[in-house]
Amino acid sequence: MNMKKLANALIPDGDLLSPEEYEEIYPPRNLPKGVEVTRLAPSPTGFIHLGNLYSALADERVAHTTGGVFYLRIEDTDEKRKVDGAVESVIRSLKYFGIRFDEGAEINSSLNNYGPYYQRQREKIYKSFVKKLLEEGLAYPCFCTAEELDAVRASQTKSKETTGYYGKYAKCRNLTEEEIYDNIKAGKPYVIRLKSQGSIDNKITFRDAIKGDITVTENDQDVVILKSDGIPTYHFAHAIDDHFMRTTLVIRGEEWLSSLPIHLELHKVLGFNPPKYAHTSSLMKMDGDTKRKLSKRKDPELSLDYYRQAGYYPQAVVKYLMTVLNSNFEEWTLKNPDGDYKDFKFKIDKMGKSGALFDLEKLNDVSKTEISKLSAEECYAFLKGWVDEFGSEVDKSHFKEDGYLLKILTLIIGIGGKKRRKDIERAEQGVRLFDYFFDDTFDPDYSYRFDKATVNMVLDKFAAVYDTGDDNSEWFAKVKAIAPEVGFASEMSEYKSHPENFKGSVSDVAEILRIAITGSPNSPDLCTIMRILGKSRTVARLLKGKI
RNA sequence: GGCCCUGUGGUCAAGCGGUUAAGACGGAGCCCUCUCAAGGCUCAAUCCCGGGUUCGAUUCCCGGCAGGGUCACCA
Repeated sequence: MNMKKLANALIPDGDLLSPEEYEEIYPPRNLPKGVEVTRLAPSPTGFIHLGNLYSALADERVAHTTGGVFYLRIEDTDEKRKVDGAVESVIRSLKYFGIRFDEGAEINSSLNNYGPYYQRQREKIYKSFVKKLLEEGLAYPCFCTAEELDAVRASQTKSKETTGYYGKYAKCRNLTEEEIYDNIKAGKPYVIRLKSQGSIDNKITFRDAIKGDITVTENDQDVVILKSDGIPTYHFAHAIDDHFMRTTLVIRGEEWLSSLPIHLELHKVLGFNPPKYAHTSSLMKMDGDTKRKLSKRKDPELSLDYYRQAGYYPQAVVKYLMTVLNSNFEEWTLKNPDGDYKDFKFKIDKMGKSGALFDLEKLNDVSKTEISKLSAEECYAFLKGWVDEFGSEVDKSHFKEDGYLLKILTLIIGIGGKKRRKDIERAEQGVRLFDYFFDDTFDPDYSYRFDKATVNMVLDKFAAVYDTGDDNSEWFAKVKAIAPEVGFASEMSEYKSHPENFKGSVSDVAEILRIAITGSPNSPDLCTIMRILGKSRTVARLLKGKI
């Protein structure tokens, strides 16, 4: 059979460049040893999720801690899954979490020497290599219809054989020259398949950067490399693109592990050195009593918008992910509480081999300690940003009173105290902490633990003596002074040694005041709250709190 | 079902043949204290099971079991 003629018939020459020319156009990047080139290669299906962020973070960290390059490639080979604006959305989402690309699709960079970065625009490159394989007899056209393939698969399943297009099932492998040309002439649609040289009797061991040595059987499937629309499949595009974009380390989900033999064979047949691979275990979630992969449909927490809407501090999400990605990161954080996570030495081989359960409680903890490191101004800006986008009209009106709000915030986050408070976990919950400072959101629950006479007496007496000018100790002295008048102990020690002699203690006096002022038995420093509220509002609330 | 990956407290996990089996989140308690938060201290809780190898296995080997992944002209 004249392969050259066949290759020409299948892939008309047009203006294809030769494989050698592509090697020249995309020369190896001139980088020192140890420097890694990584990439994020999403399909433009719309939104990017937590799993993408997780893997993007690993890619970005590896590239940037080694002084390498992190680029964005768009895998748009599946027309059906394309969504408009998806690429911008990917870039925007990652940027929100502080992750930037050095190169790639829609990235403005002088480094963009390895494009185009959209696979649909790389058709000629792929075809040049498909043609080469055709000429070498390492690929062939297949005219089987979907129905035929389904039927074969059904019978294979029934007889418990391995499914797929291989060996004796690879019908079109043996088509005569005449049959092929007849089919082409008849206008039958066709795909190009790899003529696999592998055998399942051969084992190959390769080293995964995360999982270590993995032994797999060679690929013997005549996989499709070029679809009937002339666009390559993922497998083929991966081999070509990661070779010519000179990726050194491919980090991807472990769901790809099983197609690794295909990729290895493709690289071999194409004459490429395969990149290093790191297969990451995916984020899991507890469903009933079994673990399962986080799912786009069922789990809202997979969407990155979920975190924006809930008002998580973006860096907290990143740091949480870092703790999952590299277990020694947390230890490092403890030693370097104020350190930038980018100074941490990220190691790909420190990544967990098994899928981690996504732990929302831990995220919450990371988030509140992250927020507790912010200055009052930074925290204010963060909360205001959230309110502007997701807050109610009432929230927005509160945020117009900058000075007042900043005072409250200083109290809530505990600036000035020995240690910062960690009350704000995320913006959505944090802004609610301001509610009792504004009359329109003050929603008290007057559940006093004492009788009416006692409560009202405490409230009246304190309203009569309160003065905004009091400092903390003067204020507390006044609270103490009321205690004996209502039969309470003014010293805690007194109360503790003889509780039977008293109806309550100073702390109970404070509780009554606190409920009247804030509407709840718990709050930060009451004295400061009253001062922020001001005398008239304080007194009004004390009197309003009477029952 | 075939093939591949994984298996240390409730969760994330250190560990690489001999350890009182780290640490963090969560839980319980105590201290501090005008309450809460924060902080400090303390406690409870783990090596999937069975065989080997070895003086000795959480660690190495084999076999189970369990969980996950994958078997497309989707990526």
